[in-house]
Amino acid sequence: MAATNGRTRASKPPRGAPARRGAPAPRWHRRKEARPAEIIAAALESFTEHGYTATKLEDVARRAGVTKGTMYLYFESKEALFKATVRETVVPAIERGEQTIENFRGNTRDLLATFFRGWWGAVAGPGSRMGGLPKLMISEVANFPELAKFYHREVVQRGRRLTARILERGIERREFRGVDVDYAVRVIMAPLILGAIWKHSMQRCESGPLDFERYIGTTIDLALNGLARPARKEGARA
Amino acid sequence: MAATNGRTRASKPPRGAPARRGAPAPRWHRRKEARPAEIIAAALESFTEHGYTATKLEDVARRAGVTKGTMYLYFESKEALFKATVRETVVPAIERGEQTIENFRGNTRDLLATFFRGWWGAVAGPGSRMGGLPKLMISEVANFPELAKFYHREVVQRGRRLTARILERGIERREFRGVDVDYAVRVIMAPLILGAIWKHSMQRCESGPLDFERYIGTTIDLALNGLARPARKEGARA
Amino acid sequence: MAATNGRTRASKPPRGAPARRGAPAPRWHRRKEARPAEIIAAALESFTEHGYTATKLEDVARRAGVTKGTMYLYFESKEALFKATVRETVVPAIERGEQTIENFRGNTRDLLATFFRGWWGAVAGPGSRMGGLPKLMISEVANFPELAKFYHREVVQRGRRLTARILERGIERREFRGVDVDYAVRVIMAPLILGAIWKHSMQRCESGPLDFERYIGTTIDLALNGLARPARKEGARA
Amino acid sequence: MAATNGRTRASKPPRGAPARRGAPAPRWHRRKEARPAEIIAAALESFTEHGYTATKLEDVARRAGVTKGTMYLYFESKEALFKATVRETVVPAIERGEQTIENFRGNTRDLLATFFRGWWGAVAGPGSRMGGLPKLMISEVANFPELAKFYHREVVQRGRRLTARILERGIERREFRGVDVDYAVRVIMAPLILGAIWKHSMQRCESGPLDFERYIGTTIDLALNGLARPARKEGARA
DNA sequence: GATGAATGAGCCTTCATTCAT
DNA sequence: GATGAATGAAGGCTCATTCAT
Repeated sequence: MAATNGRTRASKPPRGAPARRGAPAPRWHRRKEARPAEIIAAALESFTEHGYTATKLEDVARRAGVTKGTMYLYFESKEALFKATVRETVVPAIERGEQTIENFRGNTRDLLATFFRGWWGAVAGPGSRMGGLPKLMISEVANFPELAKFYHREVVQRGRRLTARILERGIERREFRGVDVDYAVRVIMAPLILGAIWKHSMQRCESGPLDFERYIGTTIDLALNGLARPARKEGARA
Repeated sequence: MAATNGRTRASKPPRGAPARRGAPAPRWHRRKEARPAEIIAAALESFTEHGYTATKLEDVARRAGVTKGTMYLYFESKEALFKATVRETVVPAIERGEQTIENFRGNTRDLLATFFRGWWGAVAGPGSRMGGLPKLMISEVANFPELAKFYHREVVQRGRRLTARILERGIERREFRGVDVDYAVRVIMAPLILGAIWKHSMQRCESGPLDFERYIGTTIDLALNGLARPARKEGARA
Repeated sequence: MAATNGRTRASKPPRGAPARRGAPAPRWHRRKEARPAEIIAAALESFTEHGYTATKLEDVARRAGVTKGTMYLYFESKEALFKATVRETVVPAIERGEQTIENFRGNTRDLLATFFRGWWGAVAGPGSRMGGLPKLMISEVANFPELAKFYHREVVQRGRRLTARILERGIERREFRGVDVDYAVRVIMAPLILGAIWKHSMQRCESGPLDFERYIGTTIDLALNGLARPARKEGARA
Repeated sequence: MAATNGRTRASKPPRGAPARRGAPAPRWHRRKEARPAEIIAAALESFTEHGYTATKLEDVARRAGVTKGTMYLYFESKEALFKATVRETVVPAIERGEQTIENFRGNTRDLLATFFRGWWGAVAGPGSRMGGLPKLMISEVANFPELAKFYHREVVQRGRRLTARILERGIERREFRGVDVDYAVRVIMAPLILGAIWKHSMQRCESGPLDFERYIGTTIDLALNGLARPARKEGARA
């Protein structure tokens, strides 16, 4: 009870080594501007690594270099932080993605290759901000239906539409053979998406690191060959 | 999870009313042996749907038609249940998988198609026991490193080896062109694996259901074309 | 993280003196029936003493002889417990209260005295269940508006109506002089209510205990005299 | 969103723009002295409304037009603020109270009426500073025993002594009949005290506002009649 | 003097686990 | 074997308090 418990408080042990001369290393700094981004970065890592429920706010805080309480200055709740993490990470990524293609000149094979490499770089490249998202979303759809819907609309569908446009362009220009575009899109993108997921999960069980160049190279190679028109002489191939 | 859980509660078993007197009620006896499997089935669903941490033992119990306490008669802990769930689900699947190929006669294109269809049926087919595993494992690698290692060794690597053998067979027999087998295996299998993952996650955000036949058909079509040897006359594309 | 944290659990210290021979005093008993009432009794004390916010659920639990977790088997939340405490305590009291008067025969002075004594006994008597309520409600109206409304309707207004009926009876029968009944009711009941409040608050600052008999005696004496009709001869002070 | 929250902020003081050069801006200087009183006024409202524990310092600060940090320039802690609030509010009230009576000339009935009206005005009148105190103290006695003792000594006992003196004067002068003064004091004052408490609590559940004049009128009427000497002719009813 | 970002102890609540029945 | 009441450690969140600016 307030008035009753002498509130010992014990004058806080000076904890950090006072050490050196004079400068006692301030316990914290004011970083109002930078905080949210730092916290989101830390949160993305933790959520990706452990999943939503298994992530402890205190761990995120530690990673971000703050304490539990500080988190609540910037995010209303764990759930709010989660949603912000997804949205903030996704939005810039989408925008970058769509510009790659807009005004591409050249043949469609090169366009596809360029697009895939661009995407792969964004998702699996070093320092990629958003690489962990696909894994994260896949793990938490059931728990965050609305957020999942948002992700599906803003990322999945937009990604598919882009790829579909490329396939259609290739088919129109007779660079690619005719295929079931809707499903081909899913199939052709699968290695990219699974690659990103893998990097943030099973990859750690692999004996060696993944050779990103070889992976994207093989992906493009197989895709382009898979879409290539049959040689004239062959005729058949029914 | 969050504010979402509908808790369907599934019409509480009529507990009392044990069928007249004297009736031998044989179903009761069979239970003792069936229990572990029933619990594991329930657990697989829950774990797949919500993830490890967000799964409540009591919910699993309810789904399995038992009470919390009973779970501990069969599994030492939540963690033990999780591991058993993964192992029990995976092992039979692997074994079935490997036999498909052993003594296949015929051309490699058909072998690949058969293998893929078999796998797809096992993973995404109706009533598939193990479909949720890939998603589950991917979500929990960081939390269960040893289990992940087990899964990687017993499922991932074995799957890759099988597929690699098929590619090699095709290349040797000059049905397929030469490719970077190690990576081609990853790329070619990606649609299958991601498909299974998707079915248990993002799929619920899609407007319509996935057409399984179209999906596997397109996958095989693109894979076979991707691996096909270039037509002689073409020469180009070196 | 689940699989990672060795879960030390430290084999639980045997805490309670194992003492005597053999019987290790079970750590808890099944009391499903009795629990809610026990908890509510403990809660009423704590809430009355410290107020809602300052009451720690763990303290209530200790008083009730259970642990924190157990509280949640019976009450959904602290707030739910609070509301249940008020309602459960109030309802029986109301019912008892109203029967006192229904079929009273005799003069109204005696009726008033009987009613007041009955009430006072219920509220301030030894072993009174509900004595703390008035203080509690008064302290928490602002924080629990709906509950307050309930209390006002079920206790305050009903109490006033009863008393009003007595005054009216007395006036009709010319035992009491004419007064502003609505307000006289409030005034005449004040010593009873404040007495109950006092008993659970300021009383502890008083040097000696309150003489309940003297208090209720004086209250009735002053009320009856206050309501008495002026003697005829006096004329004055009409 | 945490970082987003409405924060009404009450027209942010124009901090910069210090009124031309040279302009003396006297309002700013007056503040320093006024602050403690402003804070105490705000605190009294909050404490009265929500109770000690449920009162958030930040809310008090906002009400007082300052920020959290500033509170600590004037009060050592929440507890210190609470105690100051009670003491500062109470002391002037007491002093005013006692002077009313000192040199009253006239009959005791009028004295009592005057005293009651004075008190009631101070406690329940419009703009009354101290009206919320009784409720507040009653709610927090258990949590602040020493403060309660102070209040009991300085307010309760002094109030009783004043009233007792009036009763004794009336009895001596044969204006009042003989009564158990110690307890009559408690009973006769109850409507005043409970009225003040009520105004700051249950009153908000009432359908209409309290008619202060009617309430104090009825209180005085009943008190005076309760204390009135029986008419001579009656004889009986000793 | 004033501010408000940052802190961390404390409390409510959940849920894996135990164990008397 | 089965049950479910009871437990208690752990984690989300709040808010009194501090202190660099």
